[in-house]
Amino acid sequence: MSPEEILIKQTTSEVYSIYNPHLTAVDCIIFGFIESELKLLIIKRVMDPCKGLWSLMGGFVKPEESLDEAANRILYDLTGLKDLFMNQLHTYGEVNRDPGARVISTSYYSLIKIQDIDSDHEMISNACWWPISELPDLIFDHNAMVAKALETLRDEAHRKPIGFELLPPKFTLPQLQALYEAIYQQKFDKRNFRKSILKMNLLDQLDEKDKVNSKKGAYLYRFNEEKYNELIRQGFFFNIPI
Amino acid sequence: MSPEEILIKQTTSEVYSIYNPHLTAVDCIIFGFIESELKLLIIKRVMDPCKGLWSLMGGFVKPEESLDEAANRILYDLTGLKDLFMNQLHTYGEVNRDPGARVISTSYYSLIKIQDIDSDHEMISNACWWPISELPDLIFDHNAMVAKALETLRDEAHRKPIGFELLPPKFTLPQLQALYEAIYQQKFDKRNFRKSILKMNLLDQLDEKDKVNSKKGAYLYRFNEEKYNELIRQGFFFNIPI
DNA sequence: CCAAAAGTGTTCGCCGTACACCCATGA
DNA sequence: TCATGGGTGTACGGCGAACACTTTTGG
Repeated sequence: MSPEEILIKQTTSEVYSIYNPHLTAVDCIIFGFIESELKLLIIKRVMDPCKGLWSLMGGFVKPEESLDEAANRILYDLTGLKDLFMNQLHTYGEVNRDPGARVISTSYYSLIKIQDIDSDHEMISNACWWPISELPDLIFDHNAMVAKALETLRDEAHRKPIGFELLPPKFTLPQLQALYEAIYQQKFDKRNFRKSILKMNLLDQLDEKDKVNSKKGAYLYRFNEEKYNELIRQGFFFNIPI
Repeated sequence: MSPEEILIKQTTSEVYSIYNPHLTAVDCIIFGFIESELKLLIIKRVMDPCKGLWSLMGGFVKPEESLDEAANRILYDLTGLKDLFMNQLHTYGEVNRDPGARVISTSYYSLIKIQDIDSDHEMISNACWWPISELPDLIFDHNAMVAKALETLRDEAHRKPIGFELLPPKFTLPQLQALYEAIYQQKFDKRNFRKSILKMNLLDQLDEKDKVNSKKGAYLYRFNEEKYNELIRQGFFFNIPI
């Protein structure tokens, strides 16, 4: 630190010190897709207040980490996964939102491939995937956080290729359609759906078929991220009409 | 507070007390529209660090107020205006974003009718409206905050009727078009623009004309919020093709 | 051979886009 | 009367929406 910076630091910690600091936390809204349903990962809270009640996975921000780092750490602690799709959503700052103390909490939402989770991972045993359509009561304002996350997911999934974050690298078109139907809670026409997806030229059809759901089998596809980035550079916009 | 709540409070302040609190702030990105230009209200910072440099209007969150309340208070202190359009945008939590201390700051953006400002208001004399196309360097990460706010404004202005927040209650269609052209930094076809706006049936044409900009005069219109709410209830979506 | 899921084309109407001329009026 | 900004209509192409039958194959 340069002498000037030290000077500033001293001057200003005095100035800033008349203000009250607040506990600062992060809560993670974790979506997964399995059995044709959109699910949310929640845990039984292990500390008071509200110990034993359902809660989002959260934690306090440490002095040496940024908000984003805190969110990633918390997600990693729960799932053992790194470098996931993760976006900051909203910061909740009502004075009494947490009965234990004044805590200002920032929510993040992430989309994960359930298949990637190491089920031996420590904390995951306290956790549970719930269908979003039948969530239990969560502590504090966590239900509101989830509602906002869902709203955002619905706002984004048809304008950005984020749905693929919820599927394995190889997937079938019926699977992809089921995902969108789960997100938007409505049925889509098979032909129109395939047309609008394939028209974008972002999926590479593989030679393999997935015969889990039918005798005929459905072709596997892979999302081509290079093509996507190239198209974006040319002013293209991802779009699935909803 | 009930006995149980006190008990919880005691138990949990112990639990929570092992975590470090952080200074928590709010910064306001304030847009206005005047002289056919989109402008941003910024101030000369009055405290160290970076005293005298250009900055967004901001302040620390007080123990007894929510984040939203803090943002509204700060906007009120600067402009003397209440109940403005104001949305939370993003929370900035990099460890060293503020050289004075670790401060986690939440940005809010608001749209105001410049005409409403009481120019005698105390703090406004330190402030200045800058065209967004030629902003100076701002302190900390404030330029990034503005960039994100602009992105959000552009994302929302053609899908929600928020543009009207920047205009006086009575406005002409050429004015409205100039606003959209300022937001999106591109020209639109007069006929198509009028068609897409009027088709929605949200504007009431008045009998008055505004002759400020032409000899012929342009009809004044008023945004009809009741009609809008009614249409929304019926599943309507505001839309101006961009 | 049959049940169950995968895959495939066409038609229609609307909306987004491009485009050029007349109108009203104060100076 | 003329310069200036305000106001108006039409034609075309593409996209979203609706819609039904054939194909494959394991059991």
